[in-house]
Amino acid sequence: MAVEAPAKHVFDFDDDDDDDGPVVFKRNNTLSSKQNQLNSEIKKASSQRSDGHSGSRASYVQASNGQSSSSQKNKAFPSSKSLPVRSPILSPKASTSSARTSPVKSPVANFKTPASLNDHSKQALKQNKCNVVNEGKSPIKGATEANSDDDDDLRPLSAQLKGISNQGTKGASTSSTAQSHRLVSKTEIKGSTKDPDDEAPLSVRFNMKSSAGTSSSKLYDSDEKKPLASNSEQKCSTVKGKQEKSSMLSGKRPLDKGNSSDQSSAKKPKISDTPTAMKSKQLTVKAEKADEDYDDDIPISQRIKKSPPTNSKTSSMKQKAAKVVSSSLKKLNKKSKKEFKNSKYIKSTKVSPSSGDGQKKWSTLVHNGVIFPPPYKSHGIKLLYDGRPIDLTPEQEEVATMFAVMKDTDYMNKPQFKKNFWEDWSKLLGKNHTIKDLDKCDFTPIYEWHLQEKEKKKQMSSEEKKALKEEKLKQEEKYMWAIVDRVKEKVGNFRVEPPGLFRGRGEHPKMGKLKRRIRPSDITINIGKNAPIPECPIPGESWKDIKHDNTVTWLAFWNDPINPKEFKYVFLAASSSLKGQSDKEKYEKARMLKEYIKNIRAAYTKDFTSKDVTKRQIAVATYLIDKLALRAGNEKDDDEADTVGCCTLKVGNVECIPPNKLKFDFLGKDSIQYVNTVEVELPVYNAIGQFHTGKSKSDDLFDKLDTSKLNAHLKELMPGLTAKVFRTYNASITLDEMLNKETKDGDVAEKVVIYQRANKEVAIICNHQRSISKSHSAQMSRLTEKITELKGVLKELKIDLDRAKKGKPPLKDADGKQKRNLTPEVLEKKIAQTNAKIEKMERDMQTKEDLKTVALGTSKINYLDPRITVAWCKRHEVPIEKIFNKSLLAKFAWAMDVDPDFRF
DNA sequence: ATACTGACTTGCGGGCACCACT
DNA sequence: AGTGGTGCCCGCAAGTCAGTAT
Repeated sequence: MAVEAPAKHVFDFDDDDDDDGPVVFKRNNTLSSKQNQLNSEIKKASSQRSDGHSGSRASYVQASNGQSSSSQKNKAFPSSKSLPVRSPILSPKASTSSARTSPVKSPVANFKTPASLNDHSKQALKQNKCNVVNEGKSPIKGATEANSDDDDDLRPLSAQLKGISNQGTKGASTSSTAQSHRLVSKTEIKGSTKDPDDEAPLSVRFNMKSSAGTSSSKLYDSDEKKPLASNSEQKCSTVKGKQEKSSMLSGKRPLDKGNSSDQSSAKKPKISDTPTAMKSKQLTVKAEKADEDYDDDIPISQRIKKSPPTNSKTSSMKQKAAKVVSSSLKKLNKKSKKEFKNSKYIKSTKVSPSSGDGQKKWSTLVHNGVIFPPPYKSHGIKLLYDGRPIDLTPEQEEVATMFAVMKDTDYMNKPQFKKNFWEDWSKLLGKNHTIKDLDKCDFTPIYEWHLQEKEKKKQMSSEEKKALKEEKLKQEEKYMWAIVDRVKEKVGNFRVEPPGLFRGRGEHPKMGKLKRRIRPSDITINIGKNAPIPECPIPGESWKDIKHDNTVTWLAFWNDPINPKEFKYVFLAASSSLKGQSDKEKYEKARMLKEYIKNIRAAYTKDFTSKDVTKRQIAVATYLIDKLALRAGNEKDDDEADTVGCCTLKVGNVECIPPNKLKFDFLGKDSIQYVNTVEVELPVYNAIGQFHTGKSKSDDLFDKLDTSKLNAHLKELMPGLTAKVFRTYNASITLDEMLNKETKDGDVAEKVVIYQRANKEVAIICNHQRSISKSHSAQMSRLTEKITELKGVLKELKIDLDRAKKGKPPLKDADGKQKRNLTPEVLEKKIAQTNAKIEKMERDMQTKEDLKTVALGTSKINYLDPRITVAWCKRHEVPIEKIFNKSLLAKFAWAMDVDPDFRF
């Protein structure tokens, strides 16, 4: 709606801009150049060496280009790609969709893009556009559409999107095709290629390759690579099983840039997919074109170069891989499919978002803003004050209800929670209100009403639930997508947070405070200059501000009502190329650390005994971060929970246990307790003792240190190095080494267990905990019961066996009935089966117990380089879907075409 | 040099859909 | 069909770290 009008205006320009059509290509290329430089420097160092040939680099390239790079490496291994294919996920559909467009189109598209640059070019662009459009669309729609496309562009984003999405869902053929197109190049190729390879055993394929890739790892000493923690671990007597050990952090972006340059190809896919979606995008995009043009500093030629895959073979290979992935994705919901596609594009496309700093993150950005929670509906249930029902205004009732609903939570036992709630609620009630004392309030009627509502919801028929869900989806759909550099990307959190009572973790001083409702006038929107400004969804209100800042990735933000100095951002989803790019950069930085780690460790070891206290503290802190995977530990305000990280450790958090052990006990992020006793080098032990002297328990252990000093020091050791990189490094290197050491021949299930074991190891290193589920003990006792029962059975069977051997009939069963006469052979078999059953149950119980407080997900999502997992899956013929769920597959789309030889 | 601001990543828990089992 | 268990997705809190202002 609102959008439309503006859009049209824009359009006028746009027409000129037409470049958009081709648009797709533009982005990446450009970006990559500058940003990449920075990163690339770093990367070079790291990746080249380590990887040597194939490994790291290849991966980059691939990612950036999407298609090309990976293929090279993989060539040998066509199989890699195939893996995904094999997986059940793959659907027949995949093949169809992909086939058409992509390969052909893409090249064309690329060329066009460059045009975008200036006004002059515009006309040219237009022409190009047409071409592009035709190509893309033609398969589906037809020449005519070219015109229509423009029109579409004018349409509000939502409308455009709808079209897109619908396609996906409904017009099965069309939509799917469109989507597939994006992926296209890869996919299509697949069709052709895949057959032979797929059929061959993966192992065979892989073997061939393997020789080349791995070099990097070889170079280093195994020890160096390993996280200290792992080394130390053995030594360390861990006090508690749960938490312990080592460390690492993740780094951010800057690395890949160089790679990014490749991307051009990526855009192609966009085009292809675009046919439907693109239209809309184009429209909007066009508007923005102007912007883009400026941006596109990079010479077209460069772009082009990058994009096209060189070797047919390689490219095909890669493509296969891509296909595989995509196919698996396809299985997922259509929606998800879209995402994936997008992500793929992204890979290829991505510009180089960059690395941070004031770098440009996008050229064109179109979205629909955010959606607000529905207004409060009064229920009219009265709370009791001193036993008497009390009338409340809807505003007062709303907040009372927030409190009432939390009746059965632990917050109700926290005085701070009640105090903060009362402060805010009593303000709403006003000075002269009847209610003067929270303790005299009985919220039970409201709580019961709430339970009833919950029950009603539960009792709804599945049709009703489905209808509700669809209704919600309908309302939200337009907000779910953004168009970034002409690629449709999923938005992460497009729903504005509803009002509620603040639930801090741990002993948060602000728990229970009212988190007020956010209105449009609180929200700043960030959007492309020429994109239509999202309509404000609440009539009569308007956005706080509109920005056009392409150096940041947020689409909108508002100030946190609990802490107005802080912000709540709306970002793209994890599956977006923007996020994927920075994710990749994070892992590349961690891999770079691999090259430096030996020297870094040597340096800090030397400084354990430095005369300079600051140096000594930096050395010891770095050691702890490296060895124990501690977080950096920023300073915190008084109005936050009292938690610490490395730099903020208090004297009381670290106890010296002679001769050389340290016992750590503190509350870390999210108020999760970290308890670990570790044996350390004597100089470290002595240094800690020194840091203790003359201080009280609540004093800072590292009084000369804070995170900025520490990170400044780390940067001198390696470009871009910060404390969190150690976490990423140690997590990923641990996974890589464990997988490679422990994986043996066996079936898929056994290999998955190996993976989980490695995953668990990492989770323990990172101290990723979860609360014990409420039903845990019940589940355990149930298992115990079953085992006991089975043991009883076993005993009986043994007796029967004895008797059978002597020719006697079996004993009567518990009910006094006569059992069947069985031969000793049969009985022995039964005994073996029962034993196996018992063993399995005991194993399950053990794992359950072991994992009851360990959260595996966090490391998988944030710390483990997905390429390690993907490559391992390829090497060992484990379907990637056994390890990554749908959203991880989407998030890690950029890693799917990694060479099977890849080693972290 | 320090404090503050801003942007982005990491992390846990809750609720829900789905799945296997009875 | 009902039910418990499990994994997934989402919400949003809580970190990290760079850049800027003081």
